[in-house]
Amino acid sequence: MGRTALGAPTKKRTATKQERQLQLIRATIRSVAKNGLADTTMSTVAREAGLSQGIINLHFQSKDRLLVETLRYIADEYKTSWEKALDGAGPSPAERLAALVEVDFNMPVCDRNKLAVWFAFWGESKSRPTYRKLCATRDIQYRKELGDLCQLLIEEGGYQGLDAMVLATGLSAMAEGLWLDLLISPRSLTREQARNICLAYLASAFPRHFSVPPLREMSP
Amino acid sequence: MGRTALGAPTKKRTATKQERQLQLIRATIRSVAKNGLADTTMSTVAREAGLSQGIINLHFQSKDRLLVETLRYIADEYKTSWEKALDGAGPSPAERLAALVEVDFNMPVCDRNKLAVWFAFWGESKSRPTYRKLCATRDIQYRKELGDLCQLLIEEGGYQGLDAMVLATGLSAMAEGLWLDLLISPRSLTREQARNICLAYLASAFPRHFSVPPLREMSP
DNA sequence: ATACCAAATGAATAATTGTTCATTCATTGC
DNA sequence: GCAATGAATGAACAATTATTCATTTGGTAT
Repeated sequence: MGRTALGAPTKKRTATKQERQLQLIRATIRSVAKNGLADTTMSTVAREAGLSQGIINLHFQSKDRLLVETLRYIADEYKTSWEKALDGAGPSPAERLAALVEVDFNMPVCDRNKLAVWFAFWGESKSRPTYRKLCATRDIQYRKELGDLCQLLIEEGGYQGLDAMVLATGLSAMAEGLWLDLLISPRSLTREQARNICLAYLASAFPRHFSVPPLREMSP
Repeated sequence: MGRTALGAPTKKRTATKQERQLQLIRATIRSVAKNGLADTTMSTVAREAGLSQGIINLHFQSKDRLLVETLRYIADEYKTSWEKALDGAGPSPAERLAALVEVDFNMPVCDRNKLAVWFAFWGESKSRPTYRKLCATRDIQYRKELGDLCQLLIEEGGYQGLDAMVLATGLSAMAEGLWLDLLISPRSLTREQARNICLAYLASAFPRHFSVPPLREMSP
């Protein structure tokens, strides 16, 4: 019924609702990256998915819902990614912080198409409460996790004069700002360099727990 | 000729081209902030400006040009603001760095409507080379200035193991990320707090030149 | 094979959009 | 005052858009 015995997605002409919806969301991400949100139409998404005109209304009822579900998909993937990274990381706050930074600058999160989608929705978020809530929730949850880890590290390391929430807010902001550089100047910054800039920040705040990362030449 | 003796803009029904264009650009900023870029139409802008339908094509030929000129206006204002701040700042690199940070979190730059416009254009920049070039140029010029000042400070203060360009890229990224927080969670972060987070970053990198700023309670 | 049903299609529709341009209006020089 | 100039208008137009739905297609159960 649309799936093989092993659960791999089939390539049948008629797929399950879940498969089609995912296919359409992926097509939306590509279309927003390629055409911009303003020029993303039902046509461009359907064409990108290799399907017909009416397919989106069939699965998402409206364009609005498609866009909201696309944002929700990226936000969910982000959260799942760092939760999984924490599961796989060691127990020390420093290791866990480094693991979170790693997520921000690796696939599948740090995909240039997805970065374009994030910025597109951020740009609309002031006028669309639904977008803003989804974006703010992601931010708050992630910063809460960063803040808790920073707090543990401050206590564990006996650091003086550091505020966990200030560091967490700064780190998460830095990561988002570096995403912008990766988006608009991809040739002047690699994902590894971006990650190292965040690690250098952690090294300056927690010198006894992080060492200055290898700083390869930054391009001019 | 369209201006009083004191140079204040007149409210005549027919204004000079320059005045009308500025009026329309300001209306565009409000419309993008209020409706989003995707829902900003010739109608919404004209209505926001209190003028008629055809007025934009009269002054900007096309919608595309209006949007590009709006981006250019904001980018120019940004550059002018920090150049002026440098003119008014003391000679020491530390003072000059602090002055640049100040610009990012004060009017007229750190206006929530303008932040929404920045993010809207960033979101479209992957698909529109014109936008991307304007955005990248602003970023590069600003970061160059930050980098030069960091370099001076590193030499002057004898700091070891610091890379000027890494610090500059991190600082400018952090400022942009904090703009996002101010845009989507304005109630959880004030402009002063955002500025202090940047100053705390500078204090951790340059402890002999910056002191930890007063960290008022961060809201939960 | 056959019949059935859900999935997918794509032409048609109604609404919206950017742009044009003939007309109206206000200001300025004579 | 009176043309003359050009700025501003807003109705009209062509193009594009999201959405609908009658029809076709493909897979499944009988």
